[in-house]
Amino acid sequence: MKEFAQNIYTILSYIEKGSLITYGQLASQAGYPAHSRHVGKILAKLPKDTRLPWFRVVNSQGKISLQGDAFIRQKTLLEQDGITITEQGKILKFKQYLG
DNA sequence: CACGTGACGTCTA
DNA sequence: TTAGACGCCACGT
Repeated sequence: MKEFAQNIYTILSYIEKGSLITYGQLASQAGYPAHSRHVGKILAKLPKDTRLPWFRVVNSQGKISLQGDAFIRQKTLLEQDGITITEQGKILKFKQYLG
């Protein structure tokens, strides 16, 4: 399971500005397609000063899964990437940012 | 060992 | 399109 986390970090480091990935895609690309739920747990353990673009990870519906303050932080960071998000956390033109 | 939980995903009505 | 039911699985209690 440690390797799973490492793969997550590696894959995440390759996500460029203006690009997004879902929890499921991360899990699959890391070699564990059934562990989508664990991606969130792993990301939650990242130090708040990490340089990894954790905010470019959203759910398969193209919406932010975080709540409260965390939601605001992710929304703000994504907007700095030039991505538009609704008050509901819905990412406009979501699919165009995948890949 | 059983049970609840969670930054999720897919299927169905 | 949306909401609810299920499936999934490492982890803490």
